[in-house]
Amino acid sequence: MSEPKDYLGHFEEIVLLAVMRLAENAYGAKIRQTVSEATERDVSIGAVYATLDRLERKGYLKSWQGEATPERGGRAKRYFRVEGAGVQALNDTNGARNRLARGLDFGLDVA
Amino acid sequence: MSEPKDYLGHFEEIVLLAVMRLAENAYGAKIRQTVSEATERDVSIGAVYATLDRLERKGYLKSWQGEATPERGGRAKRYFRVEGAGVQALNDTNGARNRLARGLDFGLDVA
DNA sequence: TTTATATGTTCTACATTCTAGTATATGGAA
DNA sequence: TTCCATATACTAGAATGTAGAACATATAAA
Repeated sequence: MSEPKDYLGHFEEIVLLAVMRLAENAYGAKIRQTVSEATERDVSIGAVYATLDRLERKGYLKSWQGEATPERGGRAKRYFRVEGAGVQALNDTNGARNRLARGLDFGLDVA
Repeated sequence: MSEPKDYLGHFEEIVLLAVMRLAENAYGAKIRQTVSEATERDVSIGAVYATLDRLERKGYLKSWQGEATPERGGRAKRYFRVEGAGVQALNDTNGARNRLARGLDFGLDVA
């Protein structure tokens, strides 16, 4: 019953959370923007897609083709959704961290 | 006023937390054990030292020579302590994650 | 009916981090 | 003086992080 858990890298975790948060609206460009805001950093679009692709390959999320933006047109969007295994990985990653951080007082905002 | 923040890798974060938690007793072998328990995984000692060295190079922690184990002897320990910059990095890393996870309901244990 | 432009994705390459494994050092005990 | 337990240092390859340029395409404008 105890497979060695699978942990996410830092950026993988951030991207996966962004996809979750964006829900119905999770596609590359938007994900990039969300990640950029949360990290307060410029994040290249290539970095985001490379990570999305890896996460999909691992079965943590799934993607499918959508439509282009109605008004302005342009290339069609590729939407993403987090799969159960992704939620699991998110929880495992968080679990290990929490076991260590629990009770530690260094101003960690947990809110 | 806003330097681009510096984020920790997954394992770096884990190791840094372990050093904090171990306080006066933070040296390689013990850190490895603590990390191994928290992650429920076999962690090689080489992985731990490589990460400790990197963290020290970045100024996130500091190390100094201690004594050998009184009873059994053996090589002297190298103790580690987290520096202010390390706490800062821990908080920044956590901050970005929290901005994304806040309000998201997927069973994340925050306790 | 071309051309421009905004929107969005794919590809490629390199840097950094992760990780295991092996070698090395050293103090006390036999 | 050899052995053993305790610990750290080194090396190399795999995985992850990251940027940038190239490519694709639907509408609007000329």
